[in-house]
Amino acid sequence: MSAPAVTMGESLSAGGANSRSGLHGGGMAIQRHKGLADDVYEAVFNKLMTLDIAPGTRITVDGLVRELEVSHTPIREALGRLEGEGLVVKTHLVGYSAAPQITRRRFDELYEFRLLLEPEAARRAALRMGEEHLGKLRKTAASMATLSNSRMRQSYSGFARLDAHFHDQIMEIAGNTLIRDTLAHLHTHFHIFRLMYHARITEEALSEHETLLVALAAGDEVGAERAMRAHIERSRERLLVAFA
Amino acid sequence: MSAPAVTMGESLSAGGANSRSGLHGGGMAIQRHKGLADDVYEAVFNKLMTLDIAPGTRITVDGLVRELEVSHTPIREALGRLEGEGLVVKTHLVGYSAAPQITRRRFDELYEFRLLLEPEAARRAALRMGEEHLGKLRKTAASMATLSNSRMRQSYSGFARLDAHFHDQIMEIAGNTLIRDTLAHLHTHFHIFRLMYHARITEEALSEHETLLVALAAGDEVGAERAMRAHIERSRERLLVAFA
DNA sequence: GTATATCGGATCGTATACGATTTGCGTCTG
DNA sequence: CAGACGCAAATCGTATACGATCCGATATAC
Repeated sequence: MSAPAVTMGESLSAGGANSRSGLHGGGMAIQRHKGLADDVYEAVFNKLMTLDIAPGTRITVDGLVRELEVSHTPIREALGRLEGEGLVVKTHLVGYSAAPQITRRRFDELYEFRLLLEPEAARRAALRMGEEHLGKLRKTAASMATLSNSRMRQSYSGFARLDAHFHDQIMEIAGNTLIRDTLAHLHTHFHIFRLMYHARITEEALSEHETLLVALAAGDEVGAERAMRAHIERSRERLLVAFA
Repeated sequence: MSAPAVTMGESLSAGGANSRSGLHGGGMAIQRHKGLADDVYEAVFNKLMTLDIAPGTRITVDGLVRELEVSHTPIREALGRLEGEGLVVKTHLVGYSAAPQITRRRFDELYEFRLLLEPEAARRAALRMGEEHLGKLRKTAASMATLSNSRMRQSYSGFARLDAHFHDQIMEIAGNTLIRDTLAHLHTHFHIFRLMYHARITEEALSEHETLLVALAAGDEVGAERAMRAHIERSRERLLVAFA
């Protein structure tokens, strides 16, 4: 399960807006190091993440053929990979469709899972914290703050992305790449849910991140663990209204 | 060979409830062919699990075409899915190859991960334990014992499968399918490693399972958690010699 | 008017053909 | 004798064609 984290990172830096309008247009010949299949993968992945394709919606391969102007093969390959990651499902002789929306039960399980992993990871991160780590972490937090103050409403997607990045950075510092990749993978699924019920998940999250940062900066393992636990529990409560 | 005893390797998708040929009608109602892609997937999956394809080995699509006597398309699709699950890797213009052998670092991370999840899961399983659960669990343990006494040396693969099933059953009882799927997925990767260094992982494991069973049967949450922790830690030590 | 049956469009599944790139081996040259 | 260049085989990437299956609409019968 090493792939998800990589793709996650790429998508983080890629930032939506990849203009796929002209494939062979213009003067810039495409440097095909990745192959079309990867391009298709990213395109569909972004469509999923931005809710351009809603959960449960059918994804016709011919539609993608026309839209992306590539042949069946790379599309099938990309779709197969997405299926392996659980983002799309395939039913024989019917076709692909985006994975269904998360259920209440799965929501509970997800938070149970996170509470088992992330507080402990925050504790370890506090022990291994260094100046560089702290700098990057603060940078991410600052980006979220500015984004929140300005055009938050328009780009909640960007905020959610940064939030994921913030948590991922802490996982990186904690050191266990396996746990980090798993959580990144889980978050990928969860992201879609969050976008649909984003409500007011911002102001409070910002201050909670701040509290966590203070504890991490001080190398306070107990405080970091507690702050992370509180953050996740409150996040859960904030999103729970979606099922009310 | 139609359906492995333990159906691991299924996606840990958000949707879950994957109904691949889920019709269980009384008669022999025509069941829609799963499609060649699924057959290819299973074939390659088994080849990976039985070390018929060693870690790091290149997997040529044309080779599979000749061997399985199907066209490129279903093979590509199956390979794409396996890539999404991290069991194979693809490098552009070079081709597919089985995922590389597990590293020492990853080994450590895996056990760290398990120790975070499984003892807690054992504790919850002890609380929710019922008669039916206990019966199935004992049945699995008994199968392992008889297998061990008889032709263990020949079919360590079968033993490993049962061990995975035993742990999976406990995860099922614990109730969190997300954690359960994640661990099953992890185990899929780990399985390959275990097969290569199976050493003498049997006698001790059996008695540890017995200890765990006693605690679970008694609904002793503290004892179950402790037994699971001890079991995993000792399992780690038994396999650690592979890196000596 | 409703329900059933049949027909047509659309989509998936499969197979084959062609072009692009890498890689390994052989040969030539310094 | 060693290294580099180049050619050929193998393999991947891509595109297109054909058959099987499913979904929806229309027409007809009751």
